[in-house]
Amino acid sequence: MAVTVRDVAKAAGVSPSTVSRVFTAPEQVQTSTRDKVIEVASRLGYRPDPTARSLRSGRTESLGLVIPDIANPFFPPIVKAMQTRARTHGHTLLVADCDEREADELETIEAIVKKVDGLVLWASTLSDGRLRELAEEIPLVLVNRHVPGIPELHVSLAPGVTQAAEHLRALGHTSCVFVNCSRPEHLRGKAIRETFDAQGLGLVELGPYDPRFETGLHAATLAIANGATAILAHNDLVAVGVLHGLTAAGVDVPGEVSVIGIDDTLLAGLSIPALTTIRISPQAVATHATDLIVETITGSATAQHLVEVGSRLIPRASTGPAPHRA
Amino acid sequence: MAVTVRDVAKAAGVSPSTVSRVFTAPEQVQTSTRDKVIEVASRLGYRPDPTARSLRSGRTESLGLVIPDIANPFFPPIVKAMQTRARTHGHTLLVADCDEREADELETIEAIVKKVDGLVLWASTLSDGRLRELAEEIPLVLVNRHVPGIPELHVSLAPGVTQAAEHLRALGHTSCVFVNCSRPEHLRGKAIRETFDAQGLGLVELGPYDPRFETGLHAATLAIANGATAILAHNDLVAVGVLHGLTAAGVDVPGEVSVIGIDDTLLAGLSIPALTTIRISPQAVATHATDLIVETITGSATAQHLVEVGSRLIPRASTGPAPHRA
DNA sequence: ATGAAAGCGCTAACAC
DNA sequence: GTGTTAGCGCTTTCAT
Repeated sequence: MAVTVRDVAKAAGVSPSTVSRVFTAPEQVQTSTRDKVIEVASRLGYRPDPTARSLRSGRTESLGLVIPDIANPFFPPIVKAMQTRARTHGHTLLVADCDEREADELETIEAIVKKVDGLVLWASTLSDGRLRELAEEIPLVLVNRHVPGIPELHVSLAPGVTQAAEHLRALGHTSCVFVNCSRPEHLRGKAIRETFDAQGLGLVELGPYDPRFETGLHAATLAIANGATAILAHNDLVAVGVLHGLTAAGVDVPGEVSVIGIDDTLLAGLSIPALTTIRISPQAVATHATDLIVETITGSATAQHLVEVGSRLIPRASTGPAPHRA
Repeated sequence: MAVTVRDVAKAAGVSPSTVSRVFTAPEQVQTSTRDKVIEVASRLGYRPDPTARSLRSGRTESLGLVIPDIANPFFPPIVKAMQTRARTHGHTLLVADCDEREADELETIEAIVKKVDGLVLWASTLSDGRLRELAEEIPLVLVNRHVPGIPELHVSLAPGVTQAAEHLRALGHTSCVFVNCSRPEHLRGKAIRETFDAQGLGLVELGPYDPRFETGLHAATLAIANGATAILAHNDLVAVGVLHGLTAAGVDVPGEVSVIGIDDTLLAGLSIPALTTIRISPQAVATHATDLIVETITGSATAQHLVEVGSRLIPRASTGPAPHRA
């Protein structure tokens, strides 16, 4: 098969351990020896075998990321940035999509848990108990899920929602609707209502629905009937649905109704009118999630237990002054 | 650490090899023995260690997929479908994004080549020579890249483009433009022009440009100046750019100009008007690519060397009858 | 700073 | 059908 440490050792006139050290702890090897080994290794085309290395060392140099749906345009930029970040730590990123189905999540995790040094679980649907068991088996980071004792990255919509409320209030809106597509237990609706309340803005919550385009279509009708002048949608996809629904009903955006999305996916910049939305930085999420799982693996002393990533409003063309009352 | 074959063997009163066989070749083990081993294994919580298994067997049970850009909405559905398909073969899919940068591709491949049993390279930018070298080292499947001797999946736009040409001809169009964003050596423009020629339709090629939204904006202006009544764009993103460009110029779609995209990404169904586009089935691509690499790995006799996946036109609202000549 | 020896957990020959 | 033996390629004590 391939070239091994022994081949290199023999050809360089040193022991296998020295060759190994050259690749794992070069500072422990005398410069002259090191140079020779490196020269011979590259001449022979030696590449360390990660499998053998893992078996011996117990480390895989891989990180696992489990997400609900890679086809949701919110995730690809995060995956991309995490892959880059993982590589700066010398790790490979293993992405697993559990397809939004809870039953699949455990199976999906099972399929990669033995192949990675740590796991990042995005909005896991597993029970607290299962997660605690898992955390005992392998370093774990939870994103948007809280289980006491397990390191957590919290992606907070609060700053963006506050800015959205300020934005709408400044534009004179008073009657707002939130199209909710989260699980009720997430209390997203409650949190958002409270933020709007704090700005002196009323907010009617619709849903929960599924986070689909058609949901937006439907919600637009309801919102109109409700007399709302501003609509905050669960995400950009739903917001685009709202945009379509309003347009179909002959309602002008932003002349009569303003619309705000969440996530700032590529959809937001491409809709007509371009969508005002709440942006979550994929780089920030990726960097923090990656660093947190690496610190958890190494047991680094500087490891925070809870890291927060914020959000902010990206004003575009779908929001404008509230119409004068009839 | 964890439970090993030996622990199970001891507890079940059999040898380690028997335990191993229960998990790799159960039919070679007597039913009664097998049941007992399974019972003991599950009681002890035994999970085979894939690392050790790989080291010994030489197989990783993983497949690698290298793509140019996971943030391009064309890829996520394919990644998702390939992951599912790989799992039915008992494999894990390892996705690597090389970020469209040629220099990174080799590095990206390097990072995973030793961790997988086979590699699927999407539109590789590597030289023929490098690819041949790589194919010597590991089973390889090329998508949309031809190197004699290396198994290949060809995603053919021809059927969809033919249907597009028929569609436009039936609608009375005679003056068409293709916004090209492929590398010149791909000859995509030439192939498409020939297809349109065969339908008796002229086609002016613009570009090559970068496949960006702004390209569409720009191309719209050029196409109008050109007197074109139909525009075929490199992909949906560019087509949406064209849509915006035309709208901004006060040109009605499809009243004055018809627009066709390529890929049928989620953008196509969400634009206004909804985009007529050429669809490439992610499932078909994923299934064939996965099966082809698996057959290449196993050296299966039924292995085809060249597999084709077609495409078809999805008519939506962005195409209509050509306007009457002024 | 370097080498010798042991063994990570598993599977594959080979024996019986 | 099952056990014995050996060793995949590497890292890591421990010794020198």
